[in-house]
Amino acid sequence: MARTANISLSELQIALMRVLWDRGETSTAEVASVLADERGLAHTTIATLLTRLEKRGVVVQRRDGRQLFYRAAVEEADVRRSMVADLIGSLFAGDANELLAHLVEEAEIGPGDLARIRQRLQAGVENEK
Amino acid sequence: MARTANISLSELQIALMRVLWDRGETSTAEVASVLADERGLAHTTIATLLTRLEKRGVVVQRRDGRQLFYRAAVEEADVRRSMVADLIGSLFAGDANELLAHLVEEAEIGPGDLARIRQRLQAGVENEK
DNA sequence: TGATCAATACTACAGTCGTAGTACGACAAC
DNA sequence: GTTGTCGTACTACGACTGTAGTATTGATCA
Repeated sequence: MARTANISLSELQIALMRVLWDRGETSTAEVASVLADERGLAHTTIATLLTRLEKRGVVVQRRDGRQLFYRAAVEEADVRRSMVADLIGSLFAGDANELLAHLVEEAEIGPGDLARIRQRLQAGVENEK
Repeated sequence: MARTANISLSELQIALMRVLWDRGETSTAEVASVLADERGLAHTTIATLLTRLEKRGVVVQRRDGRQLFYRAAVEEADVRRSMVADLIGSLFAGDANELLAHLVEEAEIGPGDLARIRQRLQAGVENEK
């Protein structure tokens, strides 16, 4: 059983994590400069967010001199799994098909997309045999 | 353009709303009794949650004597739209197909499900013509 | 007509989040 | 050596959430 449950992150926290996911280990300064560009946040704000995430175990920190470097301790796939599952659980009666139906009804997904994904799926099934 | 944006609710808040979505206008007492059964919350807790949601405009209240009745001011579909869009935006690069791929990869969705939904989709497209 | 019950309103409190200022320590430049 | 500068640590603060107790007020029963 995966013990990696319950990772729910806010939009901003995900943006933070994305920097780490994309770049691997990254210094506070670098994360801060990316986020400062993207959303005009102060350097100290990012530092605060990172230490909070570290306390929560979502990232790990490494010290080098007086600089801190952070690395993601959870993978994006884990967060996706957890958050999608939460959403399906609370808003789609626990049934992923209802989410799929929603996507289709909201025209977020068209016929071509479905065909494509079905082929991919079939290929996967073949591989597993 | 739909002005019904930005409706993000917590799991508990959704559970509250579900009672209202299922039953239509409902007294505080009734909502409370459902939630008390489901999760052992105090009556006053539910009352607090409902007044907060009312202040936020997510539900509307009507007074009858000294009792309050609540009715959902947003539909479940609106909340789904908003929350799914948020999730796709922050965690799936804004691309619904990535969410679909995730669902398939995590085996939440099988080949049969896709076929079914595709047929439904095709029927819908016919209707629109 | 006074006691009790029920329902809401008000208040509280700890935890998290977004946001950032201030303080302090180390290193660089003069 | 004294002075910036850079980087982190600590502190703060308002908003929101989950949680619920207490106070108030209107209705009802004996």
